Amino acid sequence: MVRRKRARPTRYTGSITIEDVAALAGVSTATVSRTLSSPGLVAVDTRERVLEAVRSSGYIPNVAARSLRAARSKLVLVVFPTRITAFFSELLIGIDDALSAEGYGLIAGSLQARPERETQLVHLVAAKQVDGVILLNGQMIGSDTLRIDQLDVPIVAVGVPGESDIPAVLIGDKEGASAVARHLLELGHRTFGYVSGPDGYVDTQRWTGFAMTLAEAGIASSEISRYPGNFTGPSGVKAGKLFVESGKRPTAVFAISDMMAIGFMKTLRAAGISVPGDVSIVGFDGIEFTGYCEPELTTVRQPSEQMGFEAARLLIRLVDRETIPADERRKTLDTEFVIGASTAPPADLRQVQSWRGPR
Amino acid sequence: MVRRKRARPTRYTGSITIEDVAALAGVSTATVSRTLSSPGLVAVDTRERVLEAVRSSGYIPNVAARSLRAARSKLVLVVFPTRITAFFSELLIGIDDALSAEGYGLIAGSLQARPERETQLVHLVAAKQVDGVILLNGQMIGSDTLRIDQLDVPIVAVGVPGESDIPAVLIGDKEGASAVARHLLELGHRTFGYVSGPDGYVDTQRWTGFAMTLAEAGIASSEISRYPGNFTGPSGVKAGKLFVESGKRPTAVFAISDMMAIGFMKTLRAAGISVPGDVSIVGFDGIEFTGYCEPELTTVRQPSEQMGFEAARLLIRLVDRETIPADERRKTLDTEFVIGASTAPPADLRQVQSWRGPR
DNA sequence: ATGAAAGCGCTAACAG
DNA sequence: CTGTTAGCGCTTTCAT
Repeated sequence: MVRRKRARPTRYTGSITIEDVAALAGVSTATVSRTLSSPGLVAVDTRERVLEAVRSSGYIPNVAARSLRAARSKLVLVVFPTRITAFFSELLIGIDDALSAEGYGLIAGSLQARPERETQLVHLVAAKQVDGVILLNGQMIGSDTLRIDQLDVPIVAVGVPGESDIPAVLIGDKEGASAVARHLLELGHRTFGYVSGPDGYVDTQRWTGFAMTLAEAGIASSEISRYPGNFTGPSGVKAGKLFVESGKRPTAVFAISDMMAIGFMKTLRAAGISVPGDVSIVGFDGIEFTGYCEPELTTVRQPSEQMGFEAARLLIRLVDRETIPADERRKTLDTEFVIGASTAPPADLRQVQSWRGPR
Repeated sequence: MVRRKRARPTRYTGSITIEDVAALAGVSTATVSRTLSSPGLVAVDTRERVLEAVRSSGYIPNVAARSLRAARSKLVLVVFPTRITAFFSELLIGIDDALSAEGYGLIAGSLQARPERETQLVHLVAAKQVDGVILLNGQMIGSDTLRIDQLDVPIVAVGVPGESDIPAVLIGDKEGASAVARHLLELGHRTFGYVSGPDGYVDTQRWTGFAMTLAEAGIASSEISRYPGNFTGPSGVKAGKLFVESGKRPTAVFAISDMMAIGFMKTLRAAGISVPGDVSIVGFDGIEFTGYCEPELTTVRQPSEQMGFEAARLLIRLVDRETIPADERRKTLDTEFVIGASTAPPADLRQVQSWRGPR
């Protein structure tokens, strides 16, 4: 195997380099490079000789060298919010699918571990280690001195539009929440509860869709009982305790995440409140568990895998410096309303119907 | 800003380079490099001048150049098995925590998307794009021509020891399963069912622990009813149907994943079989949802986040070419037996106790 | 169609 | 303690 001549060797890495292949094929490194990237520019017989040399030597181009030279890493940073939930795992699958199809890899940046991680991630981008960034939940990151969106790197937000006007893949939060309200109204409910998320886009949108539709039916927003939450199961449990302890007892409750709905439901049932007998409950997300809890949860399903896929596709186009028409820079996907067994007409109305006991 | 002199410019990337900083501080690039990597070798006043220049210019070292030069990427590949479950999300958090603390990033390689993805991932490693690999579930990868463990790159397996004698972080599968058997025996059960995983290490270990402990109590393995599964919820549902349709009705069933246990339980209850009244069910993993299902599932908790953390720590030591004592190359963590409400004495025994009806 | 050579940005010998 | 300089492996002019 040919070794590079060098006065003072620095380090011997042992890998097969383009130079080895060139020597093996009896051509210059430039020709090898061309054969690999633009085969059209190389004479057929030369090309075959080179390809054979590549095969027989087991040559694989060094990515660092390529990145350095091309100023492109073929790597995308995916920023996860603080809690990685089942929902994000599904997003990840869609992202990975789209990315790997185009030869991109993905660096996962969880915000879970430590606060300074955020700065670390921004540095990854600043250091040109990645060609683009996907912000799950539109989670904007940066330090006081450097925000990721000031970094001249393509960014796509998923689920939440992010700040400024970052390209994004969204879902119809408002419409989804509106469908929840309609469903509950149709069942005959007149008193409502709402388990919120932390302040922010998602909560605002879902609240708006829910409250507006109820308002149209003559139910004032001020009459809706609100319970604070943060999307997690434990926060749903806490909200459920609030419900149980409070005197006010709406007959229908909308929790803006499935995990909260599940925690809420669990708590009510533990307190002897029947779901959906006494209270109907609706969630949001459509995670797998909704089908396994008791009763199966009525929910709004987000097309999570597709969201991830679309986001990654959009990002790749951005990285390729494609000009994206304004209407494609923000894509909104539809949700699907899934009726489970956690919703039913309120008790007073149900009396008139034939009663089907448990089972 | 200083620009590199060059005869025929190739491409202008626009970033601030070490040369810019050197010029700004009035030193050589070597000094800047030293200041950043081994500050001790630089005089205090020079160091401060350089640091100031770094700060004012907003310089961030280019990772590709550094990787090329150092033949190190500070990146680790994490290979996910086909299905990314809640359990793996937790592992990921632990891994990311350990990795980011040492300045490593992680590339996520899901095997979900497409079959050829596997080859792609192996190439990532062969191309020196990562310094090490973590194989979740010990999932070995490679093509027919090239397996990842032939690639002279540090590898750590998690959850499953993998082939050959790859360093690994494991849990006491056998002991955990044995604890399940003991618990059920203590409750007085004498007939048992087992929802298996696909053939492989995990299934073998858990089966061995379960069956051996039962054997010690005089119950032959051949008497245990077996239902095939693949760790997922739907496969648990399928197993449940088998149970319902079959004439044989063990009073206690051990499913080797929580998702299967949950699906199994769901199906039994839907068929009018009470859990734990008629049948006791135990799962394995300890995912969050076990606390929310109805009834709460008795299970064996794996310290998932810690497993990820330990695996990453071990890998880093390997990457650093540290010599690892043989007994540390394979670390086994303890599981925790969590008693929920899905297990109770069998019906015939329970009659003698005071009966506490539903609520 | 092919080769020579510059140089991406950085670090590590080596010399001073 | 600091500067000079040779390359890490690759792609891309430019010249032939």
